[in-house]
This record gives sequence, structure tokens and C-alpha cells, in this order.
Amino acid sequence: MSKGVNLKELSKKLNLSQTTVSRALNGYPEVSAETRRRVSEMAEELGYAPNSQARRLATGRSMAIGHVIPRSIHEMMNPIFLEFIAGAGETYSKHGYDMIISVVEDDHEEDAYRQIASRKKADGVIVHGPTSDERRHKLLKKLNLPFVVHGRIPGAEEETSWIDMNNRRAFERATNLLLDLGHTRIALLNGLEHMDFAKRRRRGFEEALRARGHKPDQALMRSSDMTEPFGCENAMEMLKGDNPPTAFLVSSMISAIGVARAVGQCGLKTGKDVSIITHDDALSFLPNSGEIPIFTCTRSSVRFAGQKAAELLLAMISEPGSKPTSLHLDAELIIGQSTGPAPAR
Amino acid sequence: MSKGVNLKELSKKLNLSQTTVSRALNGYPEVSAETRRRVSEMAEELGYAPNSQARRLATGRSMAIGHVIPRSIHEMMNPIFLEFIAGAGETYSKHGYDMIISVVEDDHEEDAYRQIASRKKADGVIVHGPTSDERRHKLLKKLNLPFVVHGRIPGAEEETSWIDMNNRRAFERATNLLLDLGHTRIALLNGLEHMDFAKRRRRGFEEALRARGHKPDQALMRSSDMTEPFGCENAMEMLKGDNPPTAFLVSSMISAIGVARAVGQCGLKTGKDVSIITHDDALSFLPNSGEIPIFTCTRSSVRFAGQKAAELLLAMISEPGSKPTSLHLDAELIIGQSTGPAPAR
DNA sequence: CCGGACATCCAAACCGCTTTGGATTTCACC
DNA sequence: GGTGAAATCCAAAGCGGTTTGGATGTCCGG
Repeated sequence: MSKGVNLKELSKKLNLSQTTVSRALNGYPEVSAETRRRVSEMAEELGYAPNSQARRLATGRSMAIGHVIPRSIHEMMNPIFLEFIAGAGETYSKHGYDMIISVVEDDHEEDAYRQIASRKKADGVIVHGPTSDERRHKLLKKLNLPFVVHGRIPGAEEETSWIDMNNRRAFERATNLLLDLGHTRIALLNGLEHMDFAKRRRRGFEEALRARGHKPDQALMRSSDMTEPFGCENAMEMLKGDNPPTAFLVSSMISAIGVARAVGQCGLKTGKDVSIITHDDALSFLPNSGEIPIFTCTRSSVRFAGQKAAELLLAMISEPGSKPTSLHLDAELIIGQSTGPAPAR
Repeated sequence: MSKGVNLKELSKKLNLSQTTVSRALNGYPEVSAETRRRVSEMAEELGYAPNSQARRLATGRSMAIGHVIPRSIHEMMNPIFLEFIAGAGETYSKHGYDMIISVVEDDHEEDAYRQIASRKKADGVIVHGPTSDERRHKLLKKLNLPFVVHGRIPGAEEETSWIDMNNRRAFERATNLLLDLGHTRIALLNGLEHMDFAKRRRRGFEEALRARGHKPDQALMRSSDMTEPFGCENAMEMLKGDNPPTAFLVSSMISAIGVARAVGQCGLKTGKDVSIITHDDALSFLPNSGEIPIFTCTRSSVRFAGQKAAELLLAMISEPGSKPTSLHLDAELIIGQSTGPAPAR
């Protein structure tokens, strides 16, 4: 077994033409049931599997989806990116597609897309982490390479296919919850704000504040890669300042953990002295579930987003020329242990 | 530009044979310098790039490396896996290889490898997360598919190529440090112990204890997926028990963060009342650097391991029949803020 | 018994590249 | 001037599939 039979050998063994064997295996109708049975049996027995390169060459479809990640973006999106990929990967393998990932130097990103197109490495790509001045979609259109954006490209919402969560709304709701609890000095620890999602989150935050007559305080807003130390250091600094915040709205569980650490180090109690709401991407290694989750959060499974993005893209590929579609997911607002009424002054 | 010229058209335009053009572009010697120049210029101008499927079919090399991840293993190794992948990916693209990742249902793992081999999807694979009763290497040998193991397969160290850190030694050293600081009740929060790396870490821990005349206490050892809550819950439980540990040795930063949270919740101070040493895979989104790192740790960059694993594999592929090679990395022991002398009883 | 409609199957072209096995030209050297 | 080596270049044969355009055989109604 697994000796590496090819179509020619298989068909010889069966006394059939390659045509017939190929058709039998690929489910074409012009083959008798009996023949089809014989063919599949023999194929099974000899462990035949079509060479994918040959098939791809012949069909002109590469049966692969590309993900290109510049090193820097990659570092920044680390765990979230992986979870998304995992979701997409499930969809791909379900449909017989391969996932190819290119880790490239930042200044070679365009090149990477060009190569995918010209060398026919993939039938489509996923665009990760769109920024405010995104340009990749233009390149991809020029290259005629189908793509789906994870997130939204400002100004190109209508002409591109995308999947995104409602970032603005999620942070608006979270902010309102904190306001309802009596918090008025609320800090925002956001992701890098040249990223579209971060910009939207800030907007949701600020709008909610303004709607209730509060002025957003720049001194309470920070934006950076969402690491643990980022959360800790900034929270520490703010908590030690005068007129410290009583609540934090944080863009990532990882940073939120850092905030919690800072709170502890200041001798305060999370959920009592200081409230924290974080966005929770439902990362599998950072579960925030349980009967009462540790963190109050806005939750939206990025893995699910990955699955859906892949489905969208595969659909686009199989029906070229169809209208762009998009999926707008709402985050759940889940009450956990990290929020409570604002402490009396 | 990027109109999709192929070799035939390009050579026609140049009044040369496909042979010559192909050779010129691929750097073969039997082409005059002048001709080569003309060819590259025209190729550049027309935006020619060889179709990768065709090239692969013709050369018989798929120029791709496969990584298959069963969903469950994947979930468990999440961030570490990604960091490894990132490292490997850098090496691949530097050498013109593609990285293809298959996310498969657990019971289809074997299938995935079989397909990679029979359909010639990849020239080699990386084996992730070997367990104590590992069997994948046997399958891969049978399939004649080159592979490199990230970690070691117990009993097959000589006959396989692998890259691993010295888990036993790292945990032995960490344990000794704690003993030197006067700690005698040391807890071990380990990864799942059917994984080879976790088993080695435990061995290092226990041997160090025994060597100094201490009996490992089963009540202080836990093993699980290395999540944050795992660290917190178990630390909490132990700290609240009678005769609590004064130090924790933890297999992952993520869990260590959980431990620190538990310590804080118990009203204790990390590095004073309770010491923590963690293994630090140098994940980019969980930096533990700074002048004095937060956590005392044994550090070994898993991204670097990924790069090296890829190099090993590519070398194996280009020199078939070479002896298996392996790389044994030593972790650094780095003193941070989370350790201090054992508190007086 | 004949012609056409179906049902089956096949030979050969094709996908776009690499590579083998020459063919042709050039040139130094005897 | 003849000759063999070196330098260039080319036609054609793969690589292993899919797909087009028939060929052959069978069955049915008229």
C-alpha cells in the first residue's frame, strides 16, 4: 500500500482508460455504476490518490487559501490571529482546501500578494487587521484575487467582503454598563489605534460618555500593543495618579490580566474598588467562562469569525462575479466578577 | 502588467526557446550573459512568474512543508504553537517554501499525514507535541515523508531528527534555585503529563528534590492544560490548605499569571511571601523582559526553535538519506522579581 | 431492418513548467 | 584546413492529472 500508484497505472490495472477512471472517481455521470464500483475498489486497494500538483495544474484552481502575515502585525495580533486561523482552517479542510501561511518581512507584504496571484499559489486570501489607511484591497482588486477582510476597511465597506464584530457597539454598551454602575472616571486601554477595530472601539467609548454628558479624558486613554505589561504599567500609573479612574475598559483579556495585577499590587480589589471590563475574543487558552466569569466582558468568538470568513471566501471563489457580502457579528455583554458599583468617594 | 504571461508567450516574445528562457531564469550556466540579461529584463517587464503548480509537477518537489494540528492538541498548545509556526514560517519563506497548515479532527490525524504523502502535498512535515506513547514517527517513516519533531519521542531519539529544549535540566535548575533560597515546600504546576516535555520537567523537578534529600509531595503537583484559571485555582487551593507551599514552579507564563493572581487574592505578596518560577517560552505578546523581569524564569525562545526546526527539515529534504540530526537547546535561568528567600516559618 | 438516442468508454490534447538529448556554431590548436 | 572541445541554443519528452471530441455498442420505435 501507499506505493504511489498514479492514474496511468491504476487504469492499466483496470483495463480502462484514464478518462474513465478519472471520471469514475470524480463522480461524473458517464460511467456505469458497476464500473465506478470496480474503480473505487481498486483505487482503495492500491491506495491511489491524485497528485495534487497535477490536478491543480490541469484544473487551474490551486485549492488553497493564502494568509500573509507581516512579522510585525503578526506579533501584535498573536493569539487572536491564531484563533482566527484555527477557525478558518477547520472550514478549509472541510472543503478540501489547503491553508497556506506566509510570514513575510513587513516591506515584502505587497510582493507576497503579487506572488500569490502571479504564481497562482492560492485561489483567494484573507486580509488581516485592516488599518485606517488600508490599501491592500486595492492591490488585490488589481490582481484579481478574491479576498475577505477580517475587520472592515473604512470607506470600502460596500465594495469588499468582510466579517467583523460590532466594535463600536460593544464598547458603547460596556461603557454604559460602567456608567450605570456609577463610574464616571473610566480609563480606556485600547489596541493600536491605527487599526480600524481599535478606532471603532474608542468611538463607541467616547460616544457613550458624551451621550451621558461626560467628557472623555485624554489622560485616561492609552493605546498600544495589547500585552500584559501594557495593561499593568498603565493601570498602575493611573491608579497612583491623583484623581484615579474607578473603572477600566480594556481591549484584550491579556492586558486586562495586567490591569488586574496592577490593581492587586495597589492593594485594591478588582470588582470592588476598581471595575474592569474587557473584550474577550474567547481564546481557548484564556477561558473566561465558568458560572461567573472572572472578567465582565464583551465576548465574540474570533474562532467563529475565522470559520465564517473562510466560508464567505470559498463561496466567492465558487461563484465568481457575485456581489460582495459581509457579516456583522454582535458581541455579547457578559457580567462577571470584575465589575461592581463605583465606590463612594 | 500582471497579465499572466506564461513561459511560452515570454519565449515567443524573445525569439528564444522555452528551454533557454527557463534556464536563463533559473541560473543555469549554459546561457550567455547577454541572453540572460535580455531574458530577465523582458520577464520583469511582462511580470512573468512561473506557475508554481506546473513547476512543482515538473520538478516533483512540492516546495511546501506541512503542519498538521488536531483540534484538541491545537487548543492546548495555542500560543506556543503559533510562536513556533511564526519562526518556522520565516525560515520557509526565506528558502522559497510554503507552509501549509491542516487543522483536522482528532481522529483524522493519520489520514492527514497519509494524504500529504500520497497526494504529494508537502515535501516534509513537522511533528508537534510528541507524547509518551508517540506513534506518528512510525507512520511517517512508512510513508517515507521527511520530518522533524519539535520535542523528543521517547525511545526514538537516535532514529529521528528533533529539536528540543533541555526540559529536565531547566526544571532541575529552577528547583535548585528555590531550594537554595530555602524553600522546601515547592508546588509543581505542570502541563499535561502525557506530553513528553511535561514528563521531563517533572523528572527534573523530582530529581532535584531527591538529590537534596526532599521527598516530592504528590499533593503539591498538578498537571493540566496550561490556562490561566488552572494556575489560579490550583494555587488558591494549595495556599488555603494547611501546610501550604512557599514556592511554585510553573510550566507556562500563562498559568504563572494565574498563580500570581491567586497569591494576590490571598493577600500575599509574590516574591516575598510566595516565590514563583515559570518557564517562559518568550512569547511576543507576553513579554517578561525589562531590566528585572516580572517572573523569575527558565527561558527558551520557541520562535527560535521553530526557525531551527525548519532549517533542519529543509536540510534533510535537500540531502535525502543523511543521518538524523538533533538540536538540544538549553534554557536560560533568569532571575526576576517573583522569587525571594523562603519566609521564616 | 434501419436510424437515431443513449449509455459507455477511449485517444489525444492540454495545463505550464523542467530537463534530456541533441544540433549548431565558434574557436583554439595542431 | 581539419578537428575536437566549449559555448549556445532548441525540439520534444515528460510530470500526472482533466477534458474535449469522438468511437463503439445497445436499445427502441417505426
